[in-house]
Amino acid sequence: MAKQKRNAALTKEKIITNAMLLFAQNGYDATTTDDIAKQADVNKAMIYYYYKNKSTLYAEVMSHVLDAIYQEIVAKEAQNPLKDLENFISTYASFCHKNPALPALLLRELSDSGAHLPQEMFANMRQLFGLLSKILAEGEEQNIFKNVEPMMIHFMIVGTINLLITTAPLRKIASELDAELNTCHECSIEKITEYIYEKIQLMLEVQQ
Amino acid sequence: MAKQKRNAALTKEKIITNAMLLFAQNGYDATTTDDIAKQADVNKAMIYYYYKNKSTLYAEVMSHVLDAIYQEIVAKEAQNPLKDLENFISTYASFCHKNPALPALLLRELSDSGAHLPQEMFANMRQLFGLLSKILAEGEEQNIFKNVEPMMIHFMIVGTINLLITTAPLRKIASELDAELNTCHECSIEKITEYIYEKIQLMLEVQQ
Amino acid sequence: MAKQKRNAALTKEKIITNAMLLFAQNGYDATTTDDIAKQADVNKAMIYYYYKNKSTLYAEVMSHVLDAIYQEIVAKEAQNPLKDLENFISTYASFCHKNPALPALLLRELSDSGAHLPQEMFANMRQLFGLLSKILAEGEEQNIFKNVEPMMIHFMIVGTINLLITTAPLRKIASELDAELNTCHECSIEKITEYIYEKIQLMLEVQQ
Amino acid sequence: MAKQKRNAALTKEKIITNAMLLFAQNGYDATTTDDIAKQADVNKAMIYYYYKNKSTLYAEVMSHVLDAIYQEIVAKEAQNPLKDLENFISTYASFCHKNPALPALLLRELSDSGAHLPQEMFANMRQLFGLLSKILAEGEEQNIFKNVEPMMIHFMIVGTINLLITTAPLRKIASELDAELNTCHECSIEKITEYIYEKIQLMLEVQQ
DNA sequence: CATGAATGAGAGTTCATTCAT
DNA sequence: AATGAATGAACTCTCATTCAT
Repeated sequence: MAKQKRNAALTKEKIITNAMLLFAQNGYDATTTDDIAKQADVNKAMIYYYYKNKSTLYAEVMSHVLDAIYQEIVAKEAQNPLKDLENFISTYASFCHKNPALPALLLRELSDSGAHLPQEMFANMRQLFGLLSKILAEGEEQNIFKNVEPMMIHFMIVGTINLLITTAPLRKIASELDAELNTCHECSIEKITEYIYEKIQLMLEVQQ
Repeated sequence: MAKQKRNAALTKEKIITNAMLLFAQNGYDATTTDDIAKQADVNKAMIYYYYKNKSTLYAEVMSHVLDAIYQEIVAKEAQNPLKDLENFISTYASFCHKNPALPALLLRELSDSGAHLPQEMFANMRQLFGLLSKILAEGEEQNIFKNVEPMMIHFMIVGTINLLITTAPLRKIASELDAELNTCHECSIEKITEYIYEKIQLMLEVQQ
Repeated sequence: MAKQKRNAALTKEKIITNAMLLFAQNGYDATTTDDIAKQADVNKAMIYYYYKNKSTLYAEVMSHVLDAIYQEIVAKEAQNPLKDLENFISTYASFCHKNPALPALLLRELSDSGAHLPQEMFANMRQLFGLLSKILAEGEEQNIFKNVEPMMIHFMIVGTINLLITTAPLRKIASELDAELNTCHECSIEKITEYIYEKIQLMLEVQQ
Repeated sequence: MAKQKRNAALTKEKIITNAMLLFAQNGYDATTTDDIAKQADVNKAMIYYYYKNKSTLYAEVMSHVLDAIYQEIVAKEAQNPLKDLENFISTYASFCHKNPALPALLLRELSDSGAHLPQEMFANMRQLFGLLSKILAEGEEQNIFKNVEPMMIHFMIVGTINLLITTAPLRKIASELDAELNTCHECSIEKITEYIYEKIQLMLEVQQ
């Protein structure tokens, strides 16, 4: 089947999809526009036809993903703080599991103090945090959660999930090097989700 | 006072110190050897006189810092799991607070699945995790800690601390943009340490 | 006439032609990619667009020329050892005379024991020697040539021609410095060819 | 035994000896002053203490060797053209065999039209050629040699010897690759000398 | 829309050479 | 005489970006 020609929507999407993949795998700097073009099977100049430049493309990639995860979590909201908390954790975890590129990108972005963090992406992050904040605040009002510091709880959840996903290969190697070391390298995403949810409940002193 | 000349130790140290600073601020790729030379007020060729190449320099920078933190924690060990846990958390936190470059570097390193992680640095990381693992294992044996999954606990501690430090400027901005949002931007390092320690205790079901 | 733009074939050729010139004049190391770009009136990056790197370019240059000479000799083959020998000598000599860059490159390449000799070029050299070998073997079988040591005959022919061509300017100067010295600096290529052919016949004890 | 210190003569000699070795092995450009210093086990700055710069050192190396060979040939002169010719060939060949660095250097030097050929070295070369010229001229006068073109005879002798020596490793490989190919890779230096002498006699129509 | 060719500004690294001790 | 440290200019190669078709 001959390669389809002159299909704007398709080309644009191929670029963004493959850009996400590569940015996540290799980071912003180590991903070249040549790489993206090759991976997307698209002419390099097309990237500049559809996106102003590399950093704009990057910003769109990120925004795209962060918004998707936000929508997914919101869609399942139930107006019950505990259930919403569980939903937040499990949806976030499973999304990251399905898109292992995301955690790497987020960590990378957060790790340079937002020096290059695009406005739009920053807004998406705040939106996600705002969501958890709201859930926690409601739970506190209803006396279900105690002593809540939302930012820290947020990082305990998303930071831990992100790190577990990005470090998966490293943890495997570490276990092979030292059998004594329990790096949770065989933990399934379900187990991780469950464990975190349980621990967060303990932290927030939820009565069973 | 005239600039001192021909002082090997000083030159070497200026290179490593300033390299650490820039790597942390801008990441590995975005830090050029020219930047390092300029920042260290040293001839660029000197970097190659003392260090094989850029990535070797990077590895030395990282190893240097990770080992320092490990030593500091070990020095204060007390053979009491609970105290050792507290010591681990507070020493790690205060070290990162004093060296705000470290968390950024660690997150960055972990965020690319160790693609460029130098052997030596990986060993340093395992060493640090091994330390916490040991503390947790002892606490479990003595029935002080319950239901321990060391890797996750490790990430909950260091991941959270790292993120809180690297995101400090971002959280400040976020708070300014939306006063409703509690981003813990005024939390002191002591408060952070205390909160985490308390929450980890709850998670591990330590009896007060 | 305005400078023509965007002509791939032309650009590629300008690079290879000028590279050959400079490599021959100054050797591999002393020829910089900047030199080549400037000489070829081409952007330096184009060299890397068309050729993987400097040494690949070098290999292509050499292979290119060696193959050309081989083809030229083969084209005139006559299945008569003596005529083929004469053809070998005269074609080689006139080719070198037309491409004075070649002998310098060959001598240079042979002078470092093939340390950097690219595979492809080595193959081209063997091919050329194989051709002479075959001619000599046939002549020996037919009892036209006596006491043949092909490698030495080969070097007596091509070595002498190469040296005469590369040293032309030096021999001129030497003659000017010392009129007594007969450096053959006025010898034409025809004379050289003829003299060598005659001497090689004597060496091989060809009956007139 | 501790390394001897402050011995000017020794240091100077170590530099020149090892420089010759490396220049021959890797050529002028590919030999760094660092390499020379390391190989000679001498501080790099010493090279500049004793020799103005790299190219001066190179010139001295070459001159040194060329003069040695000239002296050796002259010492054995017999005032008999045929014997002197044999002596020229065999002394040159055995000298090159003992100093395999020399042919590489000579070929390299001759291959760039003397672009970088130092005056002194050029004089040494002329001296050597002058010697053979004289022998041939005498032989011609005495009607022992016929139809002499000294420059060509010179190149047939030294060119062939030089090439045979520098290409020794290549010829071995070529033979391994293609057993049919007779590259004279097992020819001893004596055989080479004898063969060349015999062929040159034939060329000059010497009566047995 | 799409493409291959072209560009210019650097990046990392090397190296001959010199300086201070 | 000898040394380690320092320098500056170059060199190879890369890459985001643009142009001509």
